[in-house]
Amino acid sequence: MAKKILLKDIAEEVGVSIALVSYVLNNKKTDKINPNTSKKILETARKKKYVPNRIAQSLKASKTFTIGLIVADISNFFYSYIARHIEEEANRYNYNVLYGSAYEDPERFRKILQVMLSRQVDGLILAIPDGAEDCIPELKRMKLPFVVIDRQFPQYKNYMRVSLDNYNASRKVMEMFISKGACRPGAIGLKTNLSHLQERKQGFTETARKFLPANSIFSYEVNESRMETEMAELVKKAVLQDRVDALCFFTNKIAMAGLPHLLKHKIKIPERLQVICFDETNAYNLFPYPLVYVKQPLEEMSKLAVRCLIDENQKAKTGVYKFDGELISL
Amino acid sequence: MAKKILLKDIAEEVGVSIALVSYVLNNKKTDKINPNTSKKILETARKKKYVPNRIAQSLKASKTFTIGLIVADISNFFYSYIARHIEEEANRYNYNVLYGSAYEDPERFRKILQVMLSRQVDGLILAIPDGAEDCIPELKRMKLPFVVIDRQFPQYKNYMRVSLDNYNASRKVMEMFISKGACRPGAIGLKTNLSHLQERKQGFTETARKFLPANSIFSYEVNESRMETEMAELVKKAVLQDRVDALCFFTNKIAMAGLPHLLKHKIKIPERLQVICFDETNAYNLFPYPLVYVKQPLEEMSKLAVRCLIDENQKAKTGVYKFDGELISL
DNA sequence: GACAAAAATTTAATCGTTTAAATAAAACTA
DNA sequence: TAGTTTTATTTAAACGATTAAATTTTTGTC
Repeated sequence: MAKKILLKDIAEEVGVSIALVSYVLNNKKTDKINPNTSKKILETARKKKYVPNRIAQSLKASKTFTIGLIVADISNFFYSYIARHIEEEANRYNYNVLYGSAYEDPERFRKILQVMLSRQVDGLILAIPDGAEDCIPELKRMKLPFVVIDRQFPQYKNYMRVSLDNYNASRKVMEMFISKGACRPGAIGLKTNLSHLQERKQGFTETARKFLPANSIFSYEVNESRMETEMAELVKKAVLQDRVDALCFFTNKIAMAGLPHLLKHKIKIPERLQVICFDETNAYNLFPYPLVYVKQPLEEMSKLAVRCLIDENQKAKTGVYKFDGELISL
Repeated sequence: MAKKILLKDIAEEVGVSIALVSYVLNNKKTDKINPNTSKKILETARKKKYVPNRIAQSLKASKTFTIGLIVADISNFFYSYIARHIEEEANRYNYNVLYGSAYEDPERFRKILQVMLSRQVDGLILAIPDGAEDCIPELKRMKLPFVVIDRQFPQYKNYMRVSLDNYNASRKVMEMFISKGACRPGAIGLKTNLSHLQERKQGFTETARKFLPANSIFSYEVNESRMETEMAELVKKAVLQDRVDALCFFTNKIAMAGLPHLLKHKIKIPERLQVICFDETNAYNLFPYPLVYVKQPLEEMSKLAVRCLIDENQKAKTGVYKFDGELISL
């Protein structure tokens, strides 16, 4: 590293104190500074390409202008899209984003969280994995602002969260299935305790029960870690054995794993099988049959999450936001 | 924010100096510290959940253990996948990743770069947009370690870069087209000066010329910003008007925009049209026809980029790495 | 029990800023 | 021309850690 230009260097060159340089560059005390001195300082700073050391500033101010973002997996479209909008909104407030992927591993999550705390982030946006939810009371005790996205943990109250209204979204899914004549609807979810996925399942099943007998409603679950291998069997069971005539994939990852098998079995969509997927991705455009998907307003949700941390007006509010999913037909 | 625990707090509780607490917690001078004192300090630190302030450490050490990553767009699968592996590898060395998206805008890129410099990142991994390449000599002058990924700028020498061997990858694409009987091959690229895309075009065209007359080789270009709208026309022109019998999409984004139009026109693939796309994505699995794609070894490339910045052994080397693309048939 | 050596701990400077308070210089007042 | 204001600038402490050097305490030796 070449020597960096410090306030000291500018001060020496101009022949004034470091403090004065700082005042000028920060536009403080402007009324009491000799315009000539001011001009000289400004010029020298530009000439030497002075870049303030944010680390020193952060230490002094006890504020880093950094938001920590922990997602499950940044290479998952769902989270990378969120990350994009979080960064955009954060930038608007001159904040930056430090990010980490926990891969649904609570231990990893805790470790990343610890690192973010040690780096003095001003706030956190978290997709908490199953088993790491005890960070919620802990963070509250520390009074560090945080927002939980995507997920929620009903055992804890009074924490900020931004998520889809999952129950209602699933209800809409089922209602569309029914309205188009489904008699044996099914859904594929994840083996997990995460309540947002439980809610999707509940909304789906409970709505179905209003219209159909219990033995013609189907529900399947795959292991997050063995999705690729289990999916082949599961789709076969659902479509060929249980003969479901409507199938919902509860996450985009499940959809991406499941849809190819529908292709393989040459299932006619939507005549033989209606399909609805959660989450939006342009990958669906490569699928040769009409798909329906649940669009989450990710951009708004992401931006709101950032504002919950940064914006004083927003902060004041209660901080529990549920967004409506929208069914989009391709 | 609740009051944070500092070394001072531990020192006061145990009744020793701050320095001693620091020595103990950092395992320095271990041989000269009273084991009893040491134990007391360690216990108190744990009891009070002391978390060292990395900002203060960074200031003192002039080292932040942070890598800055600037990509075009984190929500583009190509970059989010890279980001994932960069983060993983960085974590292995106890580094964290500060990231930014420049959206191919040189101004935005410069601004983000400036912020990263002010945040004293220890190194940078950059996908530099067309028009911002003058950062290369500048960063070299500053002697801040940086690695350029994906792209390259032949007008500059002696900077670290990790990328695909684009010329060769395109050559392979064309050779496969030819070997399968293509007579009128075409490719869709981007209107850009970025040399890695120029190389893809060159490799493609120059290889084609060895086998075919110039008037049966086709090349198209879309505007990055108007891809969706232009693509409809372009595909129609290529496939229906120019009647190409082999089509290469030079980036995954172009492929994602172009493939749906092939579906729309019910083009028979590969009988009527062979298709090869750059980059890997599981979205291709939703496409009902056999696709071939150029797989870049993104994981290795990402990890190497990180090691170029961090690893002393790696650093010593020349720092120009070209990776081979691999044709994968789905 | 005096002195040296070894062990244990503390002092104080430092990293690069910010900023309240002190001071110096210039301008005004009577 | 001394005193007061106003303007301009500097001093010094602080942020929270690290660490070389200094100091104190303990132990060992003859």
